[in-house]
Amino acid sequence: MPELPEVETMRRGIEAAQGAIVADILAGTCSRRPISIRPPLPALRRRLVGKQIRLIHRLGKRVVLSFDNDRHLVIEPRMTGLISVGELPTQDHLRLRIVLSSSPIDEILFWDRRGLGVVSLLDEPHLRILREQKLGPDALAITPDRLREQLQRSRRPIKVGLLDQHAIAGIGNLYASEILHHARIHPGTPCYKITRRQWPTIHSMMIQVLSDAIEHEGSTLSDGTYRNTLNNSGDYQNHHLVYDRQGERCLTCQRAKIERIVQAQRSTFFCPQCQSRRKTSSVVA
DNA sequence: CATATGTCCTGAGAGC
DNA sequence: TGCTCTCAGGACATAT
Repeated sequence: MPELPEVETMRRGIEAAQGAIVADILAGTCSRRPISIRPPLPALRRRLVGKQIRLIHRLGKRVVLSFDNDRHLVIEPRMTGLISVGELPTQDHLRLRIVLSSSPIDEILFWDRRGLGVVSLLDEPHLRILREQKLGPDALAITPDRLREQLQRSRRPIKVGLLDQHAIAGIGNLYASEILHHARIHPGTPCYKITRRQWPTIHSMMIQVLSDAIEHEGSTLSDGTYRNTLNNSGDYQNHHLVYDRQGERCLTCQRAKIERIVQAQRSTFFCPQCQSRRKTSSVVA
């Protein structure tokens, strides 16, 4: 679930640890099969204990801690992973502890209920490959023209295209539906049929939705899994216009009911009236 | 090359 | 009430 806004909220929650020294790295208390840690814990500890965190940044849906030995710890929450500085949703499922010194934050915790998350230490060339080859431009940094160039030749539906991290990094299932509703574009529209006028609309709605969601510290869905680093819920779920609202009245047109369809094995939500296939898009005021 | 599908995982909720 | 079943979707491996 964590997408760009949730991951950015996690990053901001540990940003104050820039400059800190790693005192130790410990396994969590979770008794289940550990999450994927590369290299395994003893080697990770040898490489990072005593090193300084120079920069805490974000690559798409990943948080990256960059150290003074040119190594980069990439934290991928995937479905249910969380970065915390203390309180946890439950005591179970704590997967990794990074103990710090010379820092206002005592430790950075990685908690992951389903254990699909991945933590990996990359050297400079591998980080470069991740940034420049595996991931497209960040959704908050991409230009409108580049967004169009990345997707305009694809035959896939626009909703599926927006989820392709090779094309554009950071958008996940929830925000793809919200962005297309704000842009008033039907999620099933093939990318190559999106018009010249529609691409800048998608771009500006994308920036608006993601920025608003960051201000609200992300979306905590009904399962309550997502939390910020202080174990507080996000607030953007209260601003969703379509996600998980199937059968409910559209908040934009006040008339049609929100529909749910499945695209690429994932739920998509949209308003059949506001996001009609036929109508040329016009921006929600 | 582009696109589609299967897989990993846990726990909430549905249905009986 | 308690059991079984389905589903949620991140990224990647494999298939077409």
